[in-house]
Amino acid sequence: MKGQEKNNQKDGMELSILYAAEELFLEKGFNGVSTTEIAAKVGCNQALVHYYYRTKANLFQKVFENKLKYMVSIFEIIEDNSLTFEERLVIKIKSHFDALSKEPLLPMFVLNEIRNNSSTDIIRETFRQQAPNLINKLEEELKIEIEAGRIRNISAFDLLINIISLNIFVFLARPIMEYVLGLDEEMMNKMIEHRKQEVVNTILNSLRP
Amino acid sequence: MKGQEKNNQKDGMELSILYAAEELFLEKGFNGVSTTEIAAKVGCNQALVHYYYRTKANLFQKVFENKLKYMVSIFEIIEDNSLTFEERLVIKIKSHFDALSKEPLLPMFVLNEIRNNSSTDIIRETFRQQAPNLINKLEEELKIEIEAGRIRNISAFDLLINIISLNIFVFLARPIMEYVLGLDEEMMNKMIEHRKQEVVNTILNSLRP
DNA sequence: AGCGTTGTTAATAGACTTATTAAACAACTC
DNA sequence: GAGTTGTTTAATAAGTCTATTAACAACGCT
Repeated sequence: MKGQEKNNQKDGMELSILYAAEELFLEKGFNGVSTTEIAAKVGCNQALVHYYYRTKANLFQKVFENKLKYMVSIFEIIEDNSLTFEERLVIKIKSHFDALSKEPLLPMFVLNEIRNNSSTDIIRETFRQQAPNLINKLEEELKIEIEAGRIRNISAFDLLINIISLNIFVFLARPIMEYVLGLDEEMMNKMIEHRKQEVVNTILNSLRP
Repeated sequence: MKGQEKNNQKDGMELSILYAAEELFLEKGFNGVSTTEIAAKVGCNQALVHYYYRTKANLFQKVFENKLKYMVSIFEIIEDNSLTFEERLVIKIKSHFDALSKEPLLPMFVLNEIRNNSSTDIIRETFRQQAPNLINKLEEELKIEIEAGRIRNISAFDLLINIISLNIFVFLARPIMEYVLGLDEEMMNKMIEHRKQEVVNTILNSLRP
């Protein structure tokens, strides 16, 4: 029992550090956070961070990998073939948007750390595992719709970029908007909900033949 | 004459430092750059950076202010009333896109430094000086078009966000795309040119009633 | 009870940062 | 050519950061 408690504390500590690191890295990026700060957040000694993860870069990599996987996994959606293409598309757009809402700092985090050249291998692999599959599937769907004259001619790549662009931006620009427009939390949430619908409208409209 | 030469060298050095700082900050952000690195890039002693700009934060602020102003100024476009709304809109979209092409690191830089809470006052002021004017003008134009039934109902705010979202994203995601798609410079430029047209198509299509 | 294992801490080495200071230097004035 | 002024450098203080090490604590096992 006590052993278990101890063990829980142990695992708890290792994970506590990871979670604290996650939060801080998401907020301020790799360079903006020190292992000392992580330790302080957890409430443990700074050496402990290194005891479990050896290096800061190592710890960061674990966080980054998780977040990147999540970001990519957002697009893996169960296809329901009883729905029309448009209906499926709306679901995709909305669920992508909702996933971002749950982790609003994620886009900035990933984009920024990519700029910093950190761990480009992970990035490349992760995307290469997912991107082609995603694009090909969408391409097939699009082909049918285009040939049937239900939507205009557009590549899966462009459509995907359009959706991601429109969905991500609100979360990237959120801090600016808060400052500039002086929105409180409630207003901000309303605005975000509004944007979700606007993205759907914009995409659907833009696809008409 | 010699005095002038001396003065030029002086200004030259002061400006050289500013330009070097500009490049480095754009590339790596505030935390990613040291005054030592800036000095190394200029080829001068590190103390000289402090001689001219006292603190790193001070130097950064000068850079940031310039860049922010540029980013906002992008939208100030001469209106040609002999053109239709659609023609004017296309010009706006394209010139915004082209301006970003000239400084592809700018969006990431600004968004990231805003995340870091650095100099939020400058940001707020700069945007507050420009944003309302921009929005109001566009709102008026839109009203006419909407009432005439030439475009669907949309707010100036949403349209602006849509355009900015679509235009900015390629530059934010450029590093990823280079890695993942393995594009060389020429292919990348072609892709970017293609995206410019695609953004125009998407926006115009999305505005149809 | 004592030994080994694991978790945790304090202390610290070593590298790097920002910022300051004092001295060297260059260019020019009178 | 002595002095003035502004520029540049070397040296360094003071601090922070990462990572390591050695000591200590708590427990499990035999």
